Amino acid sequence: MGDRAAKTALFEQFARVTKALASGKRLELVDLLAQGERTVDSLAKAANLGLSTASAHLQTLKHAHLVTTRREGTKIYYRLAGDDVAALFALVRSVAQDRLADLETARSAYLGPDDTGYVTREELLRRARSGTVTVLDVRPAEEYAAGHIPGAMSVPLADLTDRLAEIPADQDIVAYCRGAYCVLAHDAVRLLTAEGRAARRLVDGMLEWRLAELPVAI
Amino acid sequence: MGDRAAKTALFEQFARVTKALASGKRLELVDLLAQGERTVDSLAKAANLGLSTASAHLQTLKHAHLVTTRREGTKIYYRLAGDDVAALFALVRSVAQDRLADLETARSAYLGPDDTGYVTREELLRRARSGTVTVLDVRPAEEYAAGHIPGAMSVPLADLTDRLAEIPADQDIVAYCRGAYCVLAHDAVRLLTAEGRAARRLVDGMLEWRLAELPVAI
DNA sequence: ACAATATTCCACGAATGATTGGAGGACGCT
DNA sequence: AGCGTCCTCCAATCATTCGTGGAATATTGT
Repeated sequence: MGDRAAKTALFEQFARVTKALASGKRLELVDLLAQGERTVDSLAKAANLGLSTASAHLQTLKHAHLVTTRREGTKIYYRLAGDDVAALFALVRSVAQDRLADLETARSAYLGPDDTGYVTREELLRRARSGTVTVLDVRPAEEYAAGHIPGAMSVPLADLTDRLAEIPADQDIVAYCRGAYCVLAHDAVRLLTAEGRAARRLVDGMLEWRLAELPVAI
Repeated sequence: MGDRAAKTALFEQFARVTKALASGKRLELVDLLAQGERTVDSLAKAANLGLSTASAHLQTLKHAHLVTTRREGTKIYYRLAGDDVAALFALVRSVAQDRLADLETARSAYLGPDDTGYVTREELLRRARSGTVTVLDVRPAEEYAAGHIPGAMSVPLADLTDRLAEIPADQDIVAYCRGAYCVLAHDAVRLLTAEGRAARRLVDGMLEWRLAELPVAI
């Protein structure tokens, strides 16, 4: 015990986790999986990957035991192996945000100008309880179905324009999506504001909501 | 904004962090750096790496901004870029521990049988305050110098046998080292117990002590 | 200036990882 | 049993990364 080979082996085990996450594509899959379980095909489409490629990446995550699978008929559902994996993903993003200046560039190129107002989780909870706000889940319906903020209304961004009439006009709106780096709520707030609605976004999203162990409705 | 290329670029930025950590050697360097700043040469020796190899790995970490450097004369000192990096490293280990069954095998092969008693941080703090325990830092003197538990006595494991007489015989001993996966305290407790001393180890080590924001003496 | 020390840079072969299309396997339906 | 669906596995190609020894660079002391 205590020898070099054993120490190397130990750190090589730790590295299995980081190696599994050492790819933008796989992080994107983890981001999607943090919203709930999905099939290979659905993940491949959402992450814009070939089916074989997506499957290979998912196998890599599986071999590191970061995800688990469940078969239902011919479909195979992947899900994160635990909350700690989501927490690790969140911490990776946070470290990247704090350390990499380039990230801010990439972030604003993706999310757009920082022109949308936001509310914190605490404020959202308070106002949702008092019923003075309409909470809008703008993620794809599939992700809403896998768990959402209690009382939130599902209006995927793609349908928002068509379904404007369903949204109460006399209340403030708070839109949310996957997490701190998800573009959906940003776009939704821009669209709603352009329509003259009083809309803001939750500062982060469902990932952070779950990690804060706040209530999740199914 | 919101397009595929921008999204890919964003996740590729996140991946810079995980890619930098995607190597057992680099994780070992981070483990050492979590104890305090060190020179390239010292790191290379401690991690059993060739100088060029160590330098290359350190450059990789530096390009991901996970470490920073400081020049002093001809020497260059590397250190972690922030506490969040140490926290990320700790979380990687914890996820690995929870997810990988193989890790337990590697862990016990390195640390030896689980035959040593331990105390928690809280218990150590309490007993150290009341002065009823000798706290032993068994890391290399270099790491002790970079910060240690207040009141701890530096006796590197390599010197322990020769310096037994310096350690009060009438008090319980608590040994600690780098962290949860460091072998030094385990070996020290075995050695002390064999000498008939009442010795236990701190359950983890300096890494976790710092992350808990407990006082650190220099 | 020159030598000594400490580190980075460079170039190379070896090893590992990513991507893709197509074959193969498991499952459900009729 | 036969067929369609969904996914994994395989093999081939291409791109990255790793480890290493030696040359190049920066700094200090003589």
